[in-house]
Amino acid sequence: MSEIGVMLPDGSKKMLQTGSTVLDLAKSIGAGLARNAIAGKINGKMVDLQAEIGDGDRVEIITEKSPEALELVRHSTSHLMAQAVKMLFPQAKVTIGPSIENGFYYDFDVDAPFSPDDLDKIEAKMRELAKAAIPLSREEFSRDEAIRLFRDLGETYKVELIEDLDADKVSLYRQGDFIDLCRGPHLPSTAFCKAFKLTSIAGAYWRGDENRKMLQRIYGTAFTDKKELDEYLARLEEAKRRDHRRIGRELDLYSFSDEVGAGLVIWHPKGAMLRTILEDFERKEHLKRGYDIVLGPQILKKELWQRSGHYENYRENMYFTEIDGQSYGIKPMNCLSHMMIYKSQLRSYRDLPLRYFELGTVHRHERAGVLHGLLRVRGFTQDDAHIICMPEQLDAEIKGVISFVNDVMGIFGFDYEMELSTRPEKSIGSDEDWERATNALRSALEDSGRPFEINEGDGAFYGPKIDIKLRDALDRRWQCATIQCDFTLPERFDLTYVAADGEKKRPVMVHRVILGAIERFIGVLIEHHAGNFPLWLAPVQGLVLTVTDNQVPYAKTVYGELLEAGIRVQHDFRNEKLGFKIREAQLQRIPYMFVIGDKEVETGTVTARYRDGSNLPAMKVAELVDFLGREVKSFK
RNA sequence: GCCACCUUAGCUCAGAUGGUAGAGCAAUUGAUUCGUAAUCAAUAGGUCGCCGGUUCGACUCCGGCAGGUGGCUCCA
Repeated sequence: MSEIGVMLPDGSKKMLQTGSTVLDLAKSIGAGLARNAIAGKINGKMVDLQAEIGDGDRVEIITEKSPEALELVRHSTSHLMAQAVKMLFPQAKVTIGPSIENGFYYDFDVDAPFSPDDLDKIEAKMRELAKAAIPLSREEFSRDEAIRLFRDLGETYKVELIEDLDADKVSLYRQGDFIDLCRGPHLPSTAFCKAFKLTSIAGAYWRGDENRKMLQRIYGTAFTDKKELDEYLARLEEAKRRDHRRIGRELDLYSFSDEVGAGLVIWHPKGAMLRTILEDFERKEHLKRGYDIVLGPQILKKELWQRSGHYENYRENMYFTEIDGQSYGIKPMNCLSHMMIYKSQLRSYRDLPLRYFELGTVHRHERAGVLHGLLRVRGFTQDDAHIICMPEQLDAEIKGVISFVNDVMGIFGFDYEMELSTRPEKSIGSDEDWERATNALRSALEDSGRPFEINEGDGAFYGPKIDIKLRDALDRRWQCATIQCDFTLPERFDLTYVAADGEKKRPVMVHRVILGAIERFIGVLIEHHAGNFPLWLAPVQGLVLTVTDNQVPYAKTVYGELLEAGIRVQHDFRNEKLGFKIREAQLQRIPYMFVIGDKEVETGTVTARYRDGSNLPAMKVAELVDFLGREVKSFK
């Protein structure tokens, strides 16, 4: 019998019989490895244990300890769930069930939606099946055979999936009576599904298309062992405690009211303070970078929105109001008044680039189901700017914006992810424009030295864009900063500048936000810090506390001096025990508590207690102000 | 907008099978003057999200609407 040679990850070579599988290789290395093996990797591609190895292949054994194990376990657990569902609900039709970032899901077409009780039943059935250690085996079918098989089973969604496939062979996985179309690979047996939990039920459109049938999706999560699952569930609990909706109410930052309307934020004093701090910061940072501050009105005539194309493309999201027979659109974006400022006079190439910055409040009629605390609202304020420049300046301008984003995110301590979205099918503008703009964006991203992803065809119809995403406490990504090139508006509004040769030419426009929507940014900020804002952001930086009523007169002067020095300070002179007042201040996440007892009165000092429980030495108010000023400047 | 679930005092939550409601915290009042996460006591507080229906009778059942939660679609 002939032999084949395989390369192992450590660089060594091993001889095996022709026709050997990954499992055979594992056995030849050791019984322990064979027992723990769950899959393999041949020449970098994930395969089943049963996969046959070829001569000269590079082969790796995947065990539960491998980084690839998690995805495998989740994917196989989704199949296990589908098997359980088919046993409990034979009329259910299976569709797709992938592993996802924090677990997996599987979509079913069922007559009646699943109830939370069903979830428990399904989970119980899954445990039973996992215990039975049902082997999963891969089988290859021709396209036509597979279509016939699924048609006979009544699995119409699977038939549709196969019909859309290019390949003439497809792989199916069988576990007991359950058979599913799947690329694989999978765990060798359901016994490896040891730590899973079904988490929620949701509706989801077939193939993500809202015009097609809504299926029932079951979400779950799975890990290679119970301990990791428990840790994950504990993390979820912790995330709930950081939820900006809970903390926002506890810290009395903002509220919503169904009498006011869904998605419309009412900023309470502390939340409004926080906003003001961010807005002041933004104005300063923009002025430093050569932006001009501008302001436009809240409503603009309908005709202007028609000219810009918003009326045609964005109408459903806009609010309109009519007065004296004239229709006005409440602005959903700030660009139009910026266009009009540009057009208010003749522009020379010497004026460019122009960078108009506005903290612009916009209103968008978001569909009811998408609203989510501060992260998705109907009225919000963007730190919006439009850069109007010559095409040859585009490169430098984009780089400038990226470095702006990087500076600001650094100050806030956020890690972020960047994505480049390129030309979609439905779009306007010349190939040359698109290429120039896309290249400008790409080269700026490359220059930034940070990794980025490319979303082919995901750009706006009017130009390519870079999106920058932050994560919330539940690891959901939220787009904050975005940089978009726009070819339409300069065209539609006939923006021009006089070039050096005296010809009128068309400028390029960049639409960009750094924080994005202040509302959303604050939501993410709250969760990031769990409400413990750094001193420079804390709406209340310090609280003057008295031990007894005796210190009130002195405490009042301390309070007055701190206020005078620009510290955002409040006081609590109530006749309560110190411990009680400290507890309340602590729950309010106030950074500093200025404790004043008889000692401080006698020495004319203040003892500052930080919210972590530590105390600073007693000091004079002037020293304290100095100390706090340094901390504010550090942005920490 | 679509699917599921939820909506009881300011907040967090109890209230089997229909007989119009209860706790803790907060609030108010009084006592206490007490140095680093809760001093004690008393009082007050709810047309049980809104509108309609079934019923002798609905917080409890049914329908509609509004708001919220988790997803889908969309998006800063």
